[in-house]
Amino acid sequence: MARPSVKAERTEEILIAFEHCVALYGVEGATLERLASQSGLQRSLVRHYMGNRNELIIALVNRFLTQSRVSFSGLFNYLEPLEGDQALKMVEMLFDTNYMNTTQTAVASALIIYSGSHFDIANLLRTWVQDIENGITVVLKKSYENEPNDDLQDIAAGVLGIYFNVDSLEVLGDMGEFRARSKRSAMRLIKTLS
Amino acid sequence: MARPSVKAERTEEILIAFEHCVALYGVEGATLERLASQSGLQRSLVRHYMGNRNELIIALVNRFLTQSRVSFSGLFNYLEPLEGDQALKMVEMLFDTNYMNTTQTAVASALIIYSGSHFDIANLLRTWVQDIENGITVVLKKSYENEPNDDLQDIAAGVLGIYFNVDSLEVLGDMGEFRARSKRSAMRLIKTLS
DNA sequence: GTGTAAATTATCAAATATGACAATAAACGT
DNA sequence: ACGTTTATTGTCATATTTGATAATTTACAC
Repeated sequence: MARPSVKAERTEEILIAFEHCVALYGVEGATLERLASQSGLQRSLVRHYMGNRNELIIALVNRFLTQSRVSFSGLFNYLEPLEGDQALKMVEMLFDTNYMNTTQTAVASALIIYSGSHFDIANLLRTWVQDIENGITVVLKKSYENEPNDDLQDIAAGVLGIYFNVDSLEVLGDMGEFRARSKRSAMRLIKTLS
Repeated sequence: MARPSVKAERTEEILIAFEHCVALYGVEGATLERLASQSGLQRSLVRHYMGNRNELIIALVNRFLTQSRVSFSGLFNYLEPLEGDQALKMVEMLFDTNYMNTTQTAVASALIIYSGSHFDIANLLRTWVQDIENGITVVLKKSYENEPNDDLQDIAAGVLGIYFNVDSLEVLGDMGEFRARSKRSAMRLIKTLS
């Protein structure tokens, strides 16, 4: 009936570009101008599709959360049918296959800082962390079902911490050694269960 | 000979206020206006004492690095003469006595993001991390001098990761449980040495 | 080709951020 | 009281950022 809509593609383009900006400059440093030049689209277009700056941020948060959840449940589903020690396999996946890419990780860090002045987002991220923690606990439970739940949860928090940390430090560059050490530490932590 | 200088005090005030701004809004979001209102000083005064925005940021980085180093070497020096397991005591200190305060931690996170577009700062922070990692390794070495160095370094990376992570997530609020679990995980990790 | 809905471009005003520097006020020694 | 140095305030121009909306162009159906 009329010109075909490219809303879906544009939305995607814009959000991807915005992710890059947020990753590089933080939420408050990701100006619409930078977004425009990053995406190659005019600022007016960004506004047309995404609304004002605040709506854009909300869209980014939702995108990040759903993407991350999809990504993690993908990991958990992949592990599900595996035989052998799923927990160790999980660590392999997390630390070796740069599971979250660098921009995703940087976005997470930027959003966490942003949470300091936006409590609604802080709540979203807190449950996001808890969900991942629970997911890890479930995986551990499968491999070590005789261990007390408290111990499994402790170790889940530890593995998650080691993993999050090394990923967020990745931007400093030259983190190969530290990543390897972090991985071995996570492994060692899990092996305290068997 | 003339009006007494308050440069030292003002500089301190300004940097403290700037820390708060950076912690809340990130480096790029910490505008001179916000700094002015946060510190109660006029923007002209900030410029008078600290120069332009870039010099201010450099001053903040230096302040953060020296403060953090002082703080950590203070910890290590405190542990030095102790009898008993210094490593476990160290974990106690790190996780219980909110060792770095929340703004310091948030500043660290903000600077790490900032590193993504400022490689000189990235280098500074990378050696900063390495120094802390090495410090932890030394403490571990004292308690477990028979263990191979590689294992000690691995565990140092793990403990550091767990600690950094929980501190940077503190801003999300309501992290008591997660902190406790993180601490127990760090403890458990160290106990794999004995 | 004409209508139509969507994409794209073009502008405008307002708010905010920064840099630079002039002008004034205050505290001290003499 | 006076000169000197520093603190403090005031002001201006400029650049950046954002919000809002009008004007134009494009692609499709008929």
